[in-house]
Amino acid sequence: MVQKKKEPGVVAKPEVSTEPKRRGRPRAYAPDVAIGQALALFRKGGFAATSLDDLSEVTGMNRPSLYGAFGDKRALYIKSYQRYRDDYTVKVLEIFKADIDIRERLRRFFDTALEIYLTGEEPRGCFTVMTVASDAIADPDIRELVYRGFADVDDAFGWCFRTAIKRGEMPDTVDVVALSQMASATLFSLSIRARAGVPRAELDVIVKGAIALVCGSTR
Amino acid sequence: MVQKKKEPGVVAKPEVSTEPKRRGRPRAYAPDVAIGQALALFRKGGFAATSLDDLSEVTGMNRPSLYGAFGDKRALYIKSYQRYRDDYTVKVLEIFKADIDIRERLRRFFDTALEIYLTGEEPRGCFTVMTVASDAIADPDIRELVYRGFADVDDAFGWCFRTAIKRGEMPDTVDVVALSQMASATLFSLSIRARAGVPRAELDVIVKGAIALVCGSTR
DNA sequence: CTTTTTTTGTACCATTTCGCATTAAATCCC
DNA sequence: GGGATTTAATGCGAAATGGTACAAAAAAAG
Repeated sequence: MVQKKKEPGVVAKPEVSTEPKRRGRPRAYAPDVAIGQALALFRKGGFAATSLDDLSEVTGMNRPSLYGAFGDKRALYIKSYQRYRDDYTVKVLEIFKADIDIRERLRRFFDTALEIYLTGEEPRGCFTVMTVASDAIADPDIRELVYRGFADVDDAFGWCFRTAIKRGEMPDTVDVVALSQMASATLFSLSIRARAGVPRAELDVIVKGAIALVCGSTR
Repeated sequence: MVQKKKEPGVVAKPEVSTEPKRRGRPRAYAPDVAIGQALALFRKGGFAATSLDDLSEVTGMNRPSLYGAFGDKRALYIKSYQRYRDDYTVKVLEIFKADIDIRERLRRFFDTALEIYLTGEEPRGCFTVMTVASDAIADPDIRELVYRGFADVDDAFGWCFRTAIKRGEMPDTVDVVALSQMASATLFSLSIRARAGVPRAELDVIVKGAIALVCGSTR
């Protein structure tokens, strides 16, 4: 979820401004908008249950245009997933800049995640979890992306706890890896329960309990 | 995952023994075996990505027979899911009979879960999670089953911790609900990471860390 | 204005999918 | 053996699906 040192390349580079005058017929769509709409649809039903017709309808692009712009369904799914991760990353990075203690940082982290998981008319959960839980995980490329997703989240939590130790909020005897794993597990739990329809109030209880357990065990 | 008092109705009642001499042409399949094969296939690809032809092939039944025996694809999915839960319940119930301390009980619980999640040539993860993460969760009946699944697991862990308190292994000041939620979250995490292909050794580390955190914080 | 380039939109194709109607087979009851 | 009953097997059909060919359209370049 966060890189070691360098600021990551946020979303796609904004080459939109003053486009270099393309040659042929102008596009009737904005690629990044279309990807966002495709992502929303994939997040609803997953890979297999989302048809190209559905995607064509929601993006307003007809199938040949979809194909020409993004490639086949699999390629579009991967692009959608990368978009999801980029959006997620941008939001989480905010939390790392703030000068706050571990409890507040975790609270904001989980809140941000819930905000994403509860997106849309109905809660969608985490797209990474959806991907793993589908047949898409059989694809090596997608599997690789998912692995990076796991590692980023674990690393992000690891950074949180190491920072807390440096700030003297936790003893340096705590098991950072174990704490990070528990925080990640909480994220999974929130994602799954959110998508299943568990009301926000219950999810907030889980967040509180997790923070208390993870931070409280250190004093 | 476990009922309050009564022994739950294990799998399907064994009405197989000395069947009451059916009238017409005998079945060429055993319904419970076919459900098991269907479950295995659904666990691989999920609802949408699993076709009736696939199910027909794996069960050895042709489509009309499948349809006549179990109803449409949705009905077959629900029956498969119930089978999954029944199998899970049977295994977990064993753990509750044993006279062991909380650490050992949790360890066996997680081990049993991993055994299920790692089923097959490739790890399959938890079928409940797969169901939630798919479009199947839009179905009210399926959603109801999933909710019961959540509640059963939470209750099972709750029973574990309350028993530990009674046995004097934990102070009665611990937040049983929060601990149960963390244990459930660990289960989700194991399910997702297992299906994504995380090797067993890493999963065992997560189990150890979770037990240490959940039990260790009480002393 | 003509050519070139790029995208759009219509139509099409091969395959898959779900479901069912119909016929053939196997067993029991009389 | 003859009829009744239940299941198996073949195959049809309508719809959906992923993907593509091809011509029309819209813009820049010459």
